[in-house]
Amino acid sequence: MLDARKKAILFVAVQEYILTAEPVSSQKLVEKYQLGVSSATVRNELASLESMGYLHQPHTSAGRVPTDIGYRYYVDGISDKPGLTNQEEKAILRLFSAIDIEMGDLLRETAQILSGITNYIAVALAPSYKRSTLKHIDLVPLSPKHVLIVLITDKGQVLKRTVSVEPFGKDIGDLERLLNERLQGLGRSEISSLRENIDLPDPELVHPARALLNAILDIIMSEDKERVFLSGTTSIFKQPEFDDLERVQILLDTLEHGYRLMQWLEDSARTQKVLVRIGSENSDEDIRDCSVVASSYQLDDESEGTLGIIGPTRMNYARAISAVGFVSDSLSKVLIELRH
Amino acid sequence: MLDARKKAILFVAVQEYILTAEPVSSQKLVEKYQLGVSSATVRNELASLESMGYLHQPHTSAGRVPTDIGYRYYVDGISDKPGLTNQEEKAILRLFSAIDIEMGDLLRETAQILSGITNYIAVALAPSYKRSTLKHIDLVPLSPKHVLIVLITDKGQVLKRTVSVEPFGKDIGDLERLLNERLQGLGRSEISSLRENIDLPDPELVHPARALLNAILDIIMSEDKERVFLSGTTSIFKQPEFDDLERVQILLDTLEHGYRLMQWLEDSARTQKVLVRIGSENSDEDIRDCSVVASSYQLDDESEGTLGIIGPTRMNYARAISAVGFVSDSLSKVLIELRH
DNA sequence: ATTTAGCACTCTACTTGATGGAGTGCTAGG
DNA sequence: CCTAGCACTCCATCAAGTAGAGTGCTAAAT
Repeated sequence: MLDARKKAILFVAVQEYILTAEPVSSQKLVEKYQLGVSSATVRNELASLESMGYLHQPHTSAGRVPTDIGYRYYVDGISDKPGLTNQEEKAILRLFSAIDIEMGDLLRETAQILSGITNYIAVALAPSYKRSTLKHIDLVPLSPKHVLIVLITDKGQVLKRTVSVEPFGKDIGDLERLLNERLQGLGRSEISSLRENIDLPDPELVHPARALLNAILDIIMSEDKERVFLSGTTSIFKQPEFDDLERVQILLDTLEHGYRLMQWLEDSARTQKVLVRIGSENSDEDIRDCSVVASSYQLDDESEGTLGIIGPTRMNYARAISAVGFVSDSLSKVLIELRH
Repeated sequence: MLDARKKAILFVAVQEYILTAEPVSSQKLVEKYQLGVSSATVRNELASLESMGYLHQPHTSAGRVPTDIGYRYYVDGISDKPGLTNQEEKAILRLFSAIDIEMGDLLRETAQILSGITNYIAVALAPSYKRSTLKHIDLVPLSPKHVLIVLITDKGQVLKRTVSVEPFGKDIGDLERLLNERLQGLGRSEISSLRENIDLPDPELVHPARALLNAILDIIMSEDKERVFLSGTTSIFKQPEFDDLERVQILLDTLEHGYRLMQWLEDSARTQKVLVRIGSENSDEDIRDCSVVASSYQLDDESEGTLGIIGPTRMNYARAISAVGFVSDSLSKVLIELRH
């Protein structure tokens, strides 16, 4: 592989570029970091590193810029370095302690925290709720014809929707009690199978009960759409590489749709603690010049979600990795505490 | 005032500038619009309009650009012009019919619709909830130590928060029933005054009841913060006048805080159907080069909210006014239908 | 009295060419 | 194997020049 000096030079070169966003020259390196050799030697090494594919030269008389491979080497070498100060970690914890713990709000704010400390775009994905079960149903009449359905699941989500129903004689409280009795603890598929053959004591309730059951099922099924929480899409412009408006526009449009994003992250974060994908390592065209740092968090024993950030390949990886890891851990802790 | 020809020329000049975002020349006007006079005549008129303050010339050999006064004159003249096609209106209605009618979601999506059709930043403000009353309280135990409180108000909002409580012997259902009994139909101030001197049948309930009551009050009081819904902050970059990143950054930062925004809009929209504030007509420094189009919508007999858009002074006013008006009406209709 | 053709004038945006400097690669000597 | 030195390359910047867009004004036309 690389000898010690090449490695050291590559490291400081990447570090310097991450700091300044300017191609780094041999001179700058020797005067800023104590390399113990002259700029000429560094030049030779840089040329060598370039031929190995770690660096790239925009033009003949310019400094060097890391390639994706160069970043990769750098990232693999710094995975243990602390990127956050103690104070920052404390501040994050403080933020977490102030959040409400309802699932949606929690993730929304988590994404905000993450984008706030990194200045990159942050994403939080709720776990797949396919296996969650109904904990409580609430029917609130808003008008003679409208009922607000509030569903609470064992994972702590609150799902709600207003539906219009035909007025019926009985008290809606009866229906609420009945539905709670029958549906509590059931998952998607079970509710689905109940839909047609629910037996009711009172024939007058059959019609409205069925209507509500359909609505409830619909709420549970459609709720996968609300799994993506984005934040920091406006602060991303602080990064110099995103001065090209059109490029950013494309990126943001892609993100807003969110579908692919879920894949980018979910495929990734399963395996390792914090996963880093640099530039062309991403399978998706639209983020070939971005890096993704992702991690999964634990919701409970059986299910996990994903969160991460998206930024330029010239990213402060040490900080980004620490931030994602720490936020992910903190989130897991909050969630675990909630269920104990 | 202005004679017929000046008026016509000013109108097409503004129109052309809105379309192209380029200073308009006398030639362009005569060849594009049938003015029936030569470019020289138009030039004279333009010079005259400039001296009256309706137009402005960036430099001697450039075309003309409308001033805020020019825009104002234009806007006052087109207030009846239809800015949306029938198809677009139908599309909007379709979108509305698909939205869930819970207040928060409704406003979030309304803002999205508005920014989607105008490509400007859209804002929706929920009505002040100061006078809303509690309709229903839901206590859902998530763990032995955590309770999810869900509040539903007569205006159809769903407020929720998780709180930790000391475990206590009694069934939480009792407490829920009790709180519902005592608090239903009460407003902020009444609940507040109940806080200390609530009398309970069971002394064992006093402690947890008081804790929950405090939490409930806190939820109701803090919920003013959640009144601002922003959308379209990323699509604003499609407008050529926002190519200056720094300026946009400032604008967005201001908007994210949202406080002032509420004033900008709320002061405005009370009086007229759709209110337009152009550039320097805005009292706030930070949006001196933006225009605001706002309207209020009806929640019920006693309260109303506000929605609107913020864009460059070079705005498609006809379209913007129509869009804001139509969306506002649609929203009011949905809300009224909900309560009948 | 108003409109218009014609023209000189102004200002900008763009191109071109020249210059300085940053940074490299290479060579020869330590 | 390292390094001092130097020639070379390429970029960024600036000045000067040019083309063109658009105006304002004047004098003729209606």
